[in-house]
Amino acid sequence: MAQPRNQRRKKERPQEITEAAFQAFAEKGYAATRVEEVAKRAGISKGLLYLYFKTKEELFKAVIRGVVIRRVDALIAAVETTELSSEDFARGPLLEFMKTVPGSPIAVVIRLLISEGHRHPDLVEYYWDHVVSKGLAAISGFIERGVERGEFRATAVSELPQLLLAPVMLAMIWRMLFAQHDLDTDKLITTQIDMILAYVKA
Amino acid sequence: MAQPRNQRRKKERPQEITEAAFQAFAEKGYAATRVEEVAKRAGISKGLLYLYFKTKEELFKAVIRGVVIRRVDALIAAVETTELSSEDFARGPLLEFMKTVPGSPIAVVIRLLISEGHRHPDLVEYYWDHVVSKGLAAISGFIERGVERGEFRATAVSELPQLLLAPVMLAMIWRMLFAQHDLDTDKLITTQIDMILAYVKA
DNA sequence: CCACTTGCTGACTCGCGGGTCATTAAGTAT
DNA sequence: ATACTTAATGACCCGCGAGTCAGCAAGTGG
Repeated sequence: MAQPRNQRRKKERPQEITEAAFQAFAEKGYAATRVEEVAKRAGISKGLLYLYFKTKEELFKAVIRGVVIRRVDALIAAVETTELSSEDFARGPLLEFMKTVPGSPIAVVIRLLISEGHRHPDLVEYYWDHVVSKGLAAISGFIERGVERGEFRATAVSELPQLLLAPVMLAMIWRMLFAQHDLDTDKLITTQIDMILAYVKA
Repeated sequence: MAQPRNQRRKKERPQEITEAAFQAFAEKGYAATRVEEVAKRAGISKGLLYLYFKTKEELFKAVIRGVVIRRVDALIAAVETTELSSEDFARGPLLEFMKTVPGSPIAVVIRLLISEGHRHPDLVEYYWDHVVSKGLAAISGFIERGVERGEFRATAVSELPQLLLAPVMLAMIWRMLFAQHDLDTDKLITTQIDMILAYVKA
């Protein structure tokens, strides 16, 4: 009746392990997570984990990279292909995307990078290259297009795409620390978009 | 010629220790900082440190509390006593205060709370009570006063003082992670104030 | 059924660092 | 000087958890 518990599944293991690790890191942080705990969640032994990842640190890096891949690409593609006016895009798809970020794996990654980034500058750089710089470029491009089309004035906002991200950032940190004290993060983000559009509209 | 190195200075020790610990935590984070390292920076032995602080965790709490004390009180007092119009106050003292935050010890505390807050919910609550809620109340009050005076319209901003803090938050995180990639944080904050004022002005 | 490869296990090692305590030395009172 | 108090030291203890490895068992081929 009993299935053999020791299934041999070399291919699937790495993903299973990094997923288990992601959950554990999300809950407890990197330092406080025991490798054995990750192994248990993945349903394997500690020894096997070390067969796939040489060190705990390497596992950490694999987790971050795994989450990052393909994350922002959807947004960039949307910016480039949309038929909407800049304002409608900002109030529509962009706003929806921004609302989802604080509850997404991105927030977990940010927290891990804040906590452990010191000892992994290469990872921070990786995250910069694959997520932040691309995302900022997409937002900048979208604003500049609005300016070119005559929808927007030329303002400091063009060089400061971070203004769009600021309430998202605050919402993320808020959830991490003060989840119990309510804050309508959606309204926060929406109001910021309102303000920015009012500010830049021609 | 040699001063006796073992000076007995019971009174000064706690402050010296928490200051050393603050520096160490700021550089390496809590978990990665060795108690002996703190002792060395404070110019004392590890044993003596444990005479003043029962555990590393208690030291951590003392550090946070020490930084927090008297931090936001100046801002609150300024809000209550200023003779300036709401707009002038926002563009003057408030803006100056906000610009200083990302480089101040507050940023260090935020980082520590993000990293270690999980295991110290009482500290997060303490920080909430003594800094965040007070600061938010001050900002809210200042906006509402503008509304009462007829300087401002009634907008969502009144219930979302976090909008003022959002670029400060982003600037802090930016410095922690991407210090090498430049961002004019002062301009970011100033532009946000500009936008908000344009948005709420009657 | 047997020999062989290899995914997998879990008991073990070992260094690190938080925390202790016997001892010393600085200050104090008489 | 002498006895006493207490700030201060640093060698030591010990648990925890990252990383190892000898052995096991699931698959594979003949």
